[in-house]
Amino acid sequence: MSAKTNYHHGNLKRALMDEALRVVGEKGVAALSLREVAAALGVSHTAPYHHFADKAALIHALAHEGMALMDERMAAAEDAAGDDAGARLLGIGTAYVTFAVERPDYYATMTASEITTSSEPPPQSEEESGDTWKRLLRAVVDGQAAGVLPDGDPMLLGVHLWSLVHGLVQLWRTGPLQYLPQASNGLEPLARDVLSVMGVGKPRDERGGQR
Amino acid sequence: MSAKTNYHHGNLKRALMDEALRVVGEKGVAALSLREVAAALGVSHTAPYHHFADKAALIHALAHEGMALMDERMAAAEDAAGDDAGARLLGIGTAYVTFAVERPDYYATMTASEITTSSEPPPQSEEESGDTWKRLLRAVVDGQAAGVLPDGDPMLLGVHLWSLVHGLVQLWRTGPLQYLPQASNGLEPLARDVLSVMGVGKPRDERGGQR
DNA sequence: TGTACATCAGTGAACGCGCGTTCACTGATGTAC
DNA sequence: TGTACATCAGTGAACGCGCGTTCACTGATGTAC
Repeated sequence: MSAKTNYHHGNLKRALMDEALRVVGEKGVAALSLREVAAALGVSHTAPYHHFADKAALIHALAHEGMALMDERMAAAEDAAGDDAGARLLGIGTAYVTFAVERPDYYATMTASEITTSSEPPPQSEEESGDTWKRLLRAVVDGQAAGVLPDGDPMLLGVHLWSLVHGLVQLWRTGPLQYLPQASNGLEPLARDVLSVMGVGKPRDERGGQR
Repeated sequence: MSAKTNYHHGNLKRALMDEALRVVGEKGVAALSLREVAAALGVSHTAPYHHFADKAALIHALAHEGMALMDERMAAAEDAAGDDAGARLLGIGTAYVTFAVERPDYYATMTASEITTSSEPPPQSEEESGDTWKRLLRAVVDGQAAGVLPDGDPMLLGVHLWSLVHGLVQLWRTGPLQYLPQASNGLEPLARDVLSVMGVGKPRDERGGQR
């Protein structure tokens, strides 16, 4: 009880994560400093060490949380698409893109290479993104069965789609895409167009034809 | 003459860039320090300022050089592919991926977001990547004319392909892709497979059919 | 061919900075009896 | 209901670090005459 008292903050862990997200969203992961976060919360700069082993642990926690949130978004998009396998694929891909754009703070922690000094396991590790990967693969297989995706190794198709949305976001964030006229409405419509121009989500007979 | 004398180094600018590449390749852009580079060259830590306005200028120079090198690779790949529009597309995409894998040092400087403290123009700016983008668009249009690519806005197809290779590289470097069995031969074959599973480079009648 | 001089490319001391982390500590809280 | 005590979650001083950048300087080089 009594989350009021100042000495025992009561919810410092959550507060640290929120403040860290704010800083990351504003200045990037590289500019994140534990001292700054602690100061912003009016707490001594050693207090965070009672909740996170070190700075990397804090970033890891955020990345983990972000992955979970993104996966939720994808699940919701799939539900909304219902039985239409093509719409489900489009929904998953768009959910990725949308999450990255709406929550650049979380996204930055998930893709941060700054954490790994040399070549240590990155935050978006195999197991953390495992659920999302499985979800995508399932949608790919369904899509193939429904004929809205070409035949071939589902894994390769999955990698194709995952790389595509990942790259889209990256290029969007670092600038070059924003200058295209096709980008005037933001990334999400562009992502839909880019996905469907290659036939993603279109029935077999509408895909790739000259007309 | 006389690049021997030690006082006037003779080629310090080049040496700084090379040493910076070495450091970046080993520890990443974030870990690059002018002082370290200078020290490794046995030169005072203020000497670099006679050749680069500041640290960012050095990184920019490397990114610029890297872009040019990559574009050369793509040009070579196109030449090698000759008249086959599908092979040219595949060649360009693979050249991107291969360059990123073979020269992670350059690639890191080109995609470095660490430079921009908040949201300043990134190194891989519009004009710098302009030649490459034009090259890709040309190949896309040719590919459509030859029927090895679906119809539709060439820009959208271009964005699709660019995002794809960019994302592939990113996912490869940060790990998740490496665990796939399809990745056992390295990134280049995977890239070829991933590109062609969506029908890139295949004639219209072989694309997307159930068999 | 020699000389005066401008320019170029180094030097080294110094400034000021914020960072992550450790440490011994103490006040607040919760729990067992 | 009270009390003793373990544990939890803070504090603040201190360590040690490397960094980018500025500054006044000087030795080496190249050039005009």
